[in-house]
Amino acid sequence: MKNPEVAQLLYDIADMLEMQNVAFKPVAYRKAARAVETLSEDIEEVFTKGGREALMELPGIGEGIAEKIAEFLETGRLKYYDELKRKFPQHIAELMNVPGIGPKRIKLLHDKLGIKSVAQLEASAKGHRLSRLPGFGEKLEEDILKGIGIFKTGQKRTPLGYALPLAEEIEQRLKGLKEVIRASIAGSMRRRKETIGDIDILASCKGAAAAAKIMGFFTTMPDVSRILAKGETKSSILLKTNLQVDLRVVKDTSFGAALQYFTGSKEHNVVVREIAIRKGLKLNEYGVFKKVGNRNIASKTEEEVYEAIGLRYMEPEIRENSGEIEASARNKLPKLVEYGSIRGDFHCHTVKSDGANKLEDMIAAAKKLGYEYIAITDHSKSERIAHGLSNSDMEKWLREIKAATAKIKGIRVFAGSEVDILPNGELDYPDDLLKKMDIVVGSVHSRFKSAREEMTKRILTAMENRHLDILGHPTGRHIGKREPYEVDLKKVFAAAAEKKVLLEINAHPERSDLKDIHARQAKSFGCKFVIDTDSHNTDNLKFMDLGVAIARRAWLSPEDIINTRPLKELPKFFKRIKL
DNA sequence: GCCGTTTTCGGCCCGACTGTTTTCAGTCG
Repeated sequence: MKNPEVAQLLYDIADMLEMQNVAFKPVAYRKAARAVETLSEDIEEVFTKGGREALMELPGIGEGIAEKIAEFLETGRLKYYDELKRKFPQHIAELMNVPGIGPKRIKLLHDKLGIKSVAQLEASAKGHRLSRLPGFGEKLEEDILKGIGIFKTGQKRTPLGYALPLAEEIEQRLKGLKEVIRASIAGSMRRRKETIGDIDILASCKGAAAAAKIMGFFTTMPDVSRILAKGETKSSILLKTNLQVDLRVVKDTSFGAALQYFTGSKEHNVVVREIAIRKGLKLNEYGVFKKVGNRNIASKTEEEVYEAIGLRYMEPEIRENSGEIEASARNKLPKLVEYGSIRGDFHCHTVKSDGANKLEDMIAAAKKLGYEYIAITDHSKSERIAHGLSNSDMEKWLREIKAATAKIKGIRVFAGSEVDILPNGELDYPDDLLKKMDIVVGSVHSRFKSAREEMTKRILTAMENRHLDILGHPTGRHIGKREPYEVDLKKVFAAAAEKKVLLEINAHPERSDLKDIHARQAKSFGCKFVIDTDSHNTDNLKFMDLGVAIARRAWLSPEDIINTRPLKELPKFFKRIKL
């Protein structure tokens, strides 16, 4: 999968062109970079199959960029890029990641001081050599040092699940102020992206005095470590956890337009605004305006803003300019699976393997969530670290679960296992034991660095086993810790659809696996899904809605997801579940 | 460099904040 590499190449070119003051091309290269970045297919495969023409089918990629991508894919190099690179710092991408530094300043720093890396930038700033440059001053020098600090510590994006509760708490605090009329999380968090760079919050109020009070409250909350900016309509703070929070305050009459604007995505908004322009309208964070006379015709709610432009309301999770605007214009938007509509969890651990809570605690917690069913799926024997159960121990455990839960009212407990898919593709328990399980989740937990063909074959072989119900966390990634393993997902999806193996959307914040674009692709193969939390304690069960968020970003409907179904329908999807 | 309900040329999303300026450039989202 060379998509990230190609995208980075195009981003780098955009930055270098911008440094040369080239007009418009940087925008074009960035647009193309984003198209490659968000592409669900492998760019190399697209090119191998359809050549340059297929590349040009992608939005924002025309003849010029298609040719450059082709050259890179064919030769592993790009002459145009190498030539640009000779003129500029070696580590532009790195320098670009320092807040407060952009292409123009990088160029100036390079030309005047020969700065090529963050380390050199830091040395120059500490030696007070920056403040003497034109357009620079002492304050800017200080800010750059602070930016370098942020660059060093806050490089990683935060998994959504960890930042969301914090953001919701700040949202609630703001709603508690008497000056605040409406408040909402916006930005990538509202779109429920799997990781977020910062938290955006929007609030509305009456007048400048109220706005000033809100800003005052926001910038002096006890968990603020630093104020990055403070104005009448926008303030930014850094929390002690090193997470940045931006607050915008608008008049309540323009709350809808502002929410639409600040929710993004940027790509979505650009296209929506272009449509507005074509209709003789202008859209900004204050509303939809008639070009002639500049009259505001919609701004109170997002619904009326979209309507004024001739579009139907789109849920935030799908606002990525990946087909939703066309679907909206044609009234072909999907019905997305709803938060809180999940009726059970098929993947949980207890103290029997590596969980923290006992069987009865997990069941009680599931019941409290209003679930109709829960599957207990402790690890199989090869998972030594996780205290996987031997054949006989598992057999005994299945009997114990069944005995202990036979009389439980209000929730049905399934006895199963998360069974390792061994390197040769066999499952970690013999068939006569698997046969006794209500649910078998098959997962890869070893040899993550296998070659793509090997891993693909391993998973396809496992899916041949008729006892396998669910393919657990299908790409094996661990956000911030482990990259996904190499696997031909198209083959996996095709086989899953054919064998009726359910694909897991693992809701754990560090997994999010399948991720949105893959789940969407899998649906096009006719696959069905379950959303699981992979809970290792009772608290983890609450991650379920993070999985629902992934499903929504993947355009999945309730019927695509088996655990939206009531208990009585489950035998249709699981061979060994009897009611 | 891309693209087309303004269609093969001539446009290209838009506003806030900061610092360094004295009217604006750079960055950010």
